[in-house]
Amino acid sequence: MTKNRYRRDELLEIAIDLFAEKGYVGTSIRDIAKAIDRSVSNVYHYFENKEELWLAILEYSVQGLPEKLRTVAHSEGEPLERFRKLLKLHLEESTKHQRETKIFFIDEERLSPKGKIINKRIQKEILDIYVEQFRLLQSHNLVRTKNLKILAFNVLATINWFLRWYDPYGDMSKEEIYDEIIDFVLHGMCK
Amino acid sequence: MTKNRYRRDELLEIAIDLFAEKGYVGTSIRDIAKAIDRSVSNVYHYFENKEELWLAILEYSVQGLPEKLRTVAHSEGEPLERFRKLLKLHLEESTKHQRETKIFFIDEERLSPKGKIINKRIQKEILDIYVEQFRLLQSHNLVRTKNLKILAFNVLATINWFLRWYDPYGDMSKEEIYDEIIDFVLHGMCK
DNA sequence: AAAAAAATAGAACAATTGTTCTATAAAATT
DNA sequence: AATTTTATAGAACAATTGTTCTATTTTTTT
Repeated sequence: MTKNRYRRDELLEIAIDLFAEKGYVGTSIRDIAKAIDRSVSNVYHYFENKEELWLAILEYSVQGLPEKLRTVAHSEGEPLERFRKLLKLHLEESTKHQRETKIFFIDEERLSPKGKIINKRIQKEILDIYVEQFRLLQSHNLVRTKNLKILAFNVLATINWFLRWYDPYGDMSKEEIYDEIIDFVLHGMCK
Repeated sequence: MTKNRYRRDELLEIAIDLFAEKGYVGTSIRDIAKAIDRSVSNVYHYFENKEELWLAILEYSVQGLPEKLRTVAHSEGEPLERFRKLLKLHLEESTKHQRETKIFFIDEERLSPKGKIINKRIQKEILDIYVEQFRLLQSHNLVRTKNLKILAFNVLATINWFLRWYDPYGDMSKEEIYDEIIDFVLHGMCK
């Protein structure tokens, strides 16, 4: 009954690669099997079906993000400095799981009802963390913007869009980009 | 030889709807035909194949965007005010073609080489318009940011991300959102 | 009214899809 | 050593895909 974790995760890795490159619908189980030189049935031995494979990827990576963000969001310290840390962590974690996060955002609408619900829940969780932060910063009279929800969308926009254009093999360093984005966001929201 | 433009555009409209909702790969020619209650061969009567249909959608909508933006970008007047107008137009045009622009960005990677090239070209064109504007604003000592390319990505991020979350039937007005986004961007970039 | 062109439908195509079934090799447990 | 569990492959499945072919109706042109 207990399945070999290592062999399973190998499949997961390949699946993440292909999903990120060609999308959920654009990637067949055969593509995955072929890429790692195994049989189709071998994939089904480890995952019930294609959607379970997708959900496993979520669990493998993005699932834990809200919790990590909350830890920083609820930590002690000066509000603005904490918010800066939150942004940094969010950028770092997203980069760490760049491929998965890409899948997560790109194929948003192409999932089964179950997948859609999970997807939306995680996104909502993250949005709420930011809105909460903004409310706090607002009470310290640090936020210029009126509509905190739009503000949250704008902040998430820069982070998530970054994942689309960032090329790990390009000539810009991660740190350089992080700093520019954080600077852009902080000036965009603060008084 | 000459095909009925009206009947053709009806197909295009339905295709845009379905592509926007279920993606390029997720939408079959049969889906399109069924949605408008025509035969599959009827679709092929108007479009050579699925990719030509996709390209027709581009032409139908997004294709002209860079030209429109350039018109404003190269117009007379005060630099910062002109930039504000550029943002506004970009937001308006994107909203006008929300479905198509969504397709355009979401299925970025799932196209044939030809489609990919066109896609990338348009995106590059738009990016260049912004970088050029920033250079000009920089020469007037109005820009804070060092890396203009990252800045351009950040600005495009807010605009394009807006298309993902904006719900025409929601309770926020377009104008309200436009103003918040423009405000966010201007403070994010300016001294 | 006749001929040509355009618009449509429907059946058929080979290829690909997610999935299942059966069978066998390898490993772990008894 | 015998037995059960896990891991694998390969063939087959019905459904769906993009596409093509043939045929018929409708419209336009002559």
